[in-house]
Amino acid sequence: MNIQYIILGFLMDKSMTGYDIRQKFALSFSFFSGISFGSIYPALKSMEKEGLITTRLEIQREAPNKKICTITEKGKEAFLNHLRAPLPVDRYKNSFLMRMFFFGHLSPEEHLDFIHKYLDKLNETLANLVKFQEPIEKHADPYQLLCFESGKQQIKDLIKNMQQTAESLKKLETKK
Amino acid sequence: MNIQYIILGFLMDKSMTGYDIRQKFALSFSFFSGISFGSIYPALKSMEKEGLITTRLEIQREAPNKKICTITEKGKEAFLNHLRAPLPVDRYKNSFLMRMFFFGHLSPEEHLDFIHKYLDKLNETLANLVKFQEPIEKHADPYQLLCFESGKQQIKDLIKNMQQTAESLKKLETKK
DNA sequence: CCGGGCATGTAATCTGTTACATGATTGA
DNA sequence: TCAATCATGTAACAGATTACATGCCCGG
Repeated sequence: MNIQYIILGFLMDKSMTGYDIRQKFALSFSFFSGISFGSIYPALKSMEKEGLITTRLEIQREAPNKKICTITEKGKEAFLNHLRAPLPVDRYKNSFLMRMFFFGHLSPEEHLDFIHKYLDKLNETLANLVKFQEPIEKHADPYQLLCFESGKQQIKDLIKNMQQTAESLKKLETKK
Repeated sequence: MNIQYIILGFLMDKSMTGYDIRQKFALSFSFFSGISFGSIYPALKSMEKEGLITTRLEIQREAPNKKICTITEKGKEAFLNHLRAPLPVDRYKNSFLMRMFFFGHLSPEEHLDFIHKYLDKLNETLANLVKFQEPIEKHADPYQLLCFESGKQQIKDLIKNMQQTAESLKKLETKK
């Protein structure tokens, strides 16, 4: 699911500017993927060229002008087609595990330092997610809420997993 | 951790050809990331140019010639430096959750179909992992084994999570 | 005789990032 | 006065993918 279809998905509900889209992205998709203006604006440009969206300029006196993007019938069709396409195979990238694969080259102190820092990061991610609990419960649709709950569970499971891994690491090091 | 450092990590243990590297990658890193010849060979080329590896041609009569890559002192240093660098922030990409975010546009039948197919894929991934249990227990170092166990646990947790999500979805649909 | 494994490599393309450029308003 | 927010956009680069090109050996 590349950013084009996510943008189309957002535009299904209401027309937005590139700026709005980035905000929406940060609020509801930052768990899955990052996105920056450098990819949003070129994407919007090519989508307009392909007739998936239309744009309308709104002149503002006290702020920069806005370019409001609206999805077309062709865009809706493209979005729904994509939504029904088979899911790709996911890779479960985990930067800590990839490091641990090579832990044979580092010292026990470094090992524990790494996993503790990773656990800190995970706890931070969870704390950030929890902050969104209220606004999501109020504004998201049931599927989006379910998405959020499942994502939260994933982080919780990963934290538990990493705590167990930390224990195993400690045992490994003292045994030697 | 881009592919360059993973390759250097492999070469820390023994010299290898690009072909060997792809095999090793498929066996021990396919869980985290994919890789193809189209990225391995150019990477090796640029690594040689930077002096991180040296190559030696081995002529074979009955098979294509091999280009054996060996890590240099400079390469070892670069690898160890990278290994100690701070971990990046992970995104927990999950193609099913990203789809579910837009389930408001699909029918209940389609919802259940998607999650069942995703669960099938996860079970397949787990079954594939389990196949590697024996060879890994025999040949991997303790950290790599821990890596494997943690990855397996991640899939198991995700399966449970998705089963619960499937239940929640069913309840949602019947309530209406 | 055909597919798969062995073995290396290039070219075109995709998808996205970072850094830069512009410029006004608002609040601490 | 300085940073942040609003708002759009370009240019250079990074990192990887897919498809293509080559060619031999082996087993069913």
